[in-house]
Amino acid sequence: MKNLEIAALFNEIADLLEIKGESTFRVNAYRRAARSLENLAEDVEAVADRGELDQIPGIGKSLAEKISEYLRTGKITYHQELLRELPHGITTLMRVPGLGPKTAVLLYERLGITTLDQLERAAREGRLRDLPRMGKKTEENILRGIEQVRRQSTRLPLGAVLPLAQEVVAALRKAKGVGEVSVAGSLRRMRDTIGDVDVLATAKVPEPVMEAFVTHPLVAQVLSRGTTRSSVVLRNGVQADLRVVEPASFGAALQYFTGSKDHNVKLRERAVRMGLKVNEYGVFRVEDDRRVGGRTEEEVYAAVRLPWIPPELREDQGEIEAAERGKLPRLVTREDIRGDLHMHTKWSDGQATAEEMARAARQLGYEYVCITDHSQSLKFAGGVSVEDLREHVREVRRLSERLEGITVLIGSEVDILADGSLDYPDDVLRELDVVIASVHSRFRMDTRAMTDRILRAMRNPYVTMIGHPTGRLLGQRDPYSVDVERLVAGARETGTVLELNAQPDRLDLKDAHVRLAKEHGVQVAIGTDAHSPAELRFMEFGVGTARRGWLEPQDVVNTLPLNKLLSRLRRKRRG
DNA sequence: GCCGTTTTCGGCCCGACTGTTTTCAGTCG
Repeated sequence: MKNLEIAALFNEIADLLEIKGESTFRVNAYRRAARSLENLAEDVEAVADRGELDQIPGIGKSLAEKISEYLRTGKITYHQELLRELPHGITTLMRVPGLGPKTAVLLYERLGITTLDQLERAAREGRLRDLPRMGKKTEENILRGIEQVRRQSTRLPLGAVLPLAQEVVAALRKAKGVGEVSVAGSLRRMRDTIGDVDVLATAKVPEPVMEAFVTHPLVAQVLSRGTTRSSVVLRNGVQADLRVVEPASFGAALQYFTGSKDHNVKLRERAVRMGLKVNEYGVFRVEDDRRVGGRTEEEVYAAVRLPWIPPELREDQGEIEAAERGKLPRLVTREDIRGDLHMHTKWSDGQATAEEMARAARQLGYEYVCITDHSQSLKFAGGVSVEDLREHVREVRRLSERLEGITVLIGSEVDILADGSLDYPDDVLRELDVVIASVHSRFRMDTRAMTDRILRAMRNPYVTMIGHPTGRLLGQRDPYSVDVERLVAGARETGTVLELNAQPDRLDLKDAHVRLAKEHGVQVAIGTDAHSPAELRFMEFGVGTARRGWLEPQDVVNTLPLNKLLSRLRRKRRG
């Protein structure tokens, strides 16, 4: 999959063009194309083979040719020419926050700086303050910025950021004179990783809210502080921004700061065509600057004659067109979920008993759960022997009889062995309600072998679903090399469900693949893979990702009532 | 460089904050 490589190249070309002082529209075209490739569910090579590169949003004739060239030769001539033309390494300067193309050029032309080390030395020696529009403070900011770049503060998993954000939001709600408080940005869109936290609040007098924000105990450093906007760095290194607006502008501001950028650009272009202007304060008629809405998000969308669009869809992936035609999906919600089919207990590597897990699930309002401990090969995770599993089946049946208000099913998370066979014999699998087949070993196979391995597991009639189908661990491990399109096709053929694993560092399948599954009529099971009662709450993250994949209740098997779920699961076994 | 229910040419989102400056350029989101 070369999607990300090409996206990175396009981004670098954009940086180089910016340094050259090229038209910002051209620069933005490259950046938009890069984002488009990053979001693409499919392998760009497959799109190229079909000759449909120019169907990708933001990619026209010229960029399609550059992609083809890269796929053919492994490089883009235009990129190489730009690199030759400009001093080597100058784009790395732009990674320092607050340092853009103009400053990078200035630093190079006046001081010959092209590396972070040179920049650091110059700043320490006080040589930057002699440059135009630069002073002592700029030097300090640049030094701090260099440190930040070196720490490689990349995006963090959703689950690592949301709890902190919720804590900050709770504190702001207590501030004097505050009205509404909401997270915005990628956090509200439930992206799998979060670059920074956006918080929005309303208040007639912003001062007390700003004060509560910049003095919050989770704040490690204050980057800037204004009357309507402040930026801080939280303890975990994530940047957080607070904006305070008038109550009358709340909807417009929430819409604006929720993004995504591409969604907002498209929305505002639409507004312009209608003689309107949309900004964070409201929607205005261009001719007389009269305000026509902005108190709520619904008003903003209504002003451009669209229904309200759920934040998870706002990625410019067809949602505006769907809204236009009245074809927005009725997205699945947490309340639609009737049970959790993936969790571990003390029988393998979990922390609680089956009964404790079941009781916790009942508290969440579930109708059923399924206990799915690891299979025998997974020794380091306490894999369950065949004998023990048979005993567990009996125990869970008794437990389910005994517990009121929830049905407890028994299953297993069975390892898919290297050759695609399963870690229990069929006559054992037959006794289970749910079989999740997962890859936990031999990650470094090539795409074909790995895909064939999983497809073979799918053909087993007792395999209900494939667990965390690509094996990624956000920020720790790349997905194993697998052809998701073939997996989706295989799932469709065999009637196998694909899991959307809700562990916040997995979220696997990811949003784009979830949507791919839906488009091919493959059903998804959202499972928490909980190892403790508290982790059952990860369902929130899974539902968020499902919504980003446009899933409706009927696309998710664990929205089914128990009897329908069981007959759905039996369907594959009957063949 | 992309794109089209105004258009195949001429548009392309919009404002806040910083650090420096005496009115604003650069950067960011």
